[in-house]
Amino acid sequence: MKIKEVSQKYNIPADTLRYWERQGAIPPVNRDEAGYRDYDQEDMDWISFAQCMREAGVSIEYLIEYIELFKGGKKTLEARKDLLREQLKVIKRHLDEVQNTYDLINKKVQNYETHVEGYHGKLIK
Amino acid sequence: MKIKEVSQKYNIPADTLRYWERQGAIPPVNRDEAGYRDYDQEDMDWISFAQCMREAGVSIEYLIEYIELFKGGKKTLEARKDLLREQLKVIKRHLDEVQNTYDLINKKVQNYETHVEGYHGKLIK
DNA sequence: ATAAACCTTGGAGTCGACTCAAAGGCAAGC
DNA sequence: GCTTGCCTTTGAGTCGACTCCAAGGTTTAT
Repeated sequence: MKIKEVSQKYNIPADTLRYWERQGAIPPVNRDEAGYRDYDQEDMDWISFAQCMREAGVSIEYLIEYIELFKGGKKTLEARKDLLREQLKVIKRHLDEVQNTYDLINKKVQNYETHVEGYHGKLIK
Repeated sequence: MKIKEVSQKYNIPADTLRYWERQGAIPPVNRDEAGYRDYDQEDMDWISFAQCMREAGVSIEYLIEYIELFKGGKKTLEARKDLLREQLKVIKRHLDEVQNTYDLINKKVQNYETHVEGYHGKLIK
């Protein structure tokens, strides 16, 4: 699969896919005879992974670190697990914050539904 | 309450509080005789609001828009409600994505717990 | 009354993450 | 065989959101 197809499939700009690879946030992608990137399923799994992580707010730097470990093979298993656990905690915290805001805005919209005037109201009890 | 106290209370750098105000992401804060910012409860409610929204990924631009509307008073009620509803949708989408990633990473950590070798595994089924 | 610790502004600098541009190679259709 | 459209790299530019700095005013403690 060429870069444009992958770009469309995952809705990620081709420039971003190249950028991620250049930075080392995903492993190097195989090339065809012309030197064009030719993504296989594994490459795309890595893209999915990176996309998820990025959407959850994980930095490129962390992804690079994970890939670095992955390159190190079996002996980095523990380190990788630790890294993921660490990120999991960060994501959880973020998740709770977003959930909190969602609930608050939701209430606020309710207020707008039922209240009068230029009511602002408290967001935090 | 002076800026340093507010900064500590909400754990937001004073520079950021000034920045938000300068941009119009929160309404102007009252000043004392010396020209120093003197935050009252309402100011702090706005800071809470901005903090929540920012944590949920809402841009400064949106906050400015909301404040602009708020300045317009009663006649902007509908527009404000619409804006919040719109943001609510965006936050919801983000929330689902983050939740999704959380679950995936969680599974991945489980895999590391039970699996052998340099197993990467699929993240997306 | 002088230093330390606040505060002010305007503007410049930084940082992460893209995003674009230039210069050029390959490939398919007319 | 030439145009169109894709691909390559390197390097520079942009953007949002801070973050810091300089120059200067105020307040508090000694």
